[in-house]
Amino acid sequence: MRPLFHPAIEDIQPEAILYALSDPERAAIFAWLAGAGCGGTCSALADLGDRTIPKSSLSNHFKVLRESGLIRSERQGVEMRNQTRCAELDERFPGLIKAILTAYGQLPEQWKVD
Amino acid sequence: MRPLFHPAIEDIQPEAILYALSDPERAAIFAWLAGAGCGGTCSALADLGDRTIPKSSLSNHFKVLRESGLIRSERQGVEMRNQTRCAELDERFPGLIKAILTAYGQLPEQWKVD
DNA sequence: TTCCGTAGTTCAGAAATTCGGAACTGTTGA
DNA sequence: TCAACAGTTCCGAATTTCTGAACTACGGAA
Repeated sequence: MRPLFHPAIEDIQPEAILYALSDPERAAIFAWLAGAGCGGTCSALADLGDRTIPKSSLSNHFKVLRESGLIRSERQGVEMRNQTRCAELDERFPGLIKAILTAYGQLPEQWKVD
Repeated sequence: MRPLFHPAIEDIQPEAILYALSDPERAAIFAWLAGAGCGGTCSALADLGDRTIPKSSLSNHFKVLRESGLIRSERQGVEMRNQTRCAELDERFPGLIKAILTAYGQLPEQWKVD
């Protein structure tokens, strides 16, 4: 398995973010991670919503999220812990992530401080 | 030519917006329309940036923007006038459009009132 | 009217992308 | 050493995107 690629914060492209989150399934995964706080794993998502997502698709979703700069993934023993890069992202693209999650109606509770 | 479809404001889906604007060329067209104020035409864009965009591609870009709910197109004589639906959109998805244009570094001057 | 030019749309096939099952890799625990 | 589990990679099928060419729509000139 090749090492995981994470773009530097300054290399993150807005089009990559929008593309990654233009898939509702990916957006839901991201929102779930954003709400979960601690690193969510891939298999914890076997069935997000009502459908069972094949694990190759799931793996690919995480890859897209990771390579667009939305999440950071780190192997921890046998599983892969994923966490959002929200703080960095909000600095680089102010208000973007929050506006997107809000648009999807998936803004995590703890973000609603305003 | 079939009549142009425009979604009602309440039918606009966030994923469609993100998808439409995840193409930098389309995002640039949208930003240009947002800045232009009055209705921009298709052919005024023959070469946005450095590349000449084929008109069938351009037509398709406008279609995607229109059907996602980002713009409204109206035939005016021989040409097609396009304008953004920013006011409506900002009510439905607060801050979204502004955050996206800002992320692309394409926020029109007149929006920078804050 | 008819014809011409301009603006934009539709069509169709080639190219690129996405999806997901099957096989594989890496890690842990027995 | 082996089995089980988490996740990745591979690869072919299905879908989507791209764009040149043909087409439609409108307006103006004769």
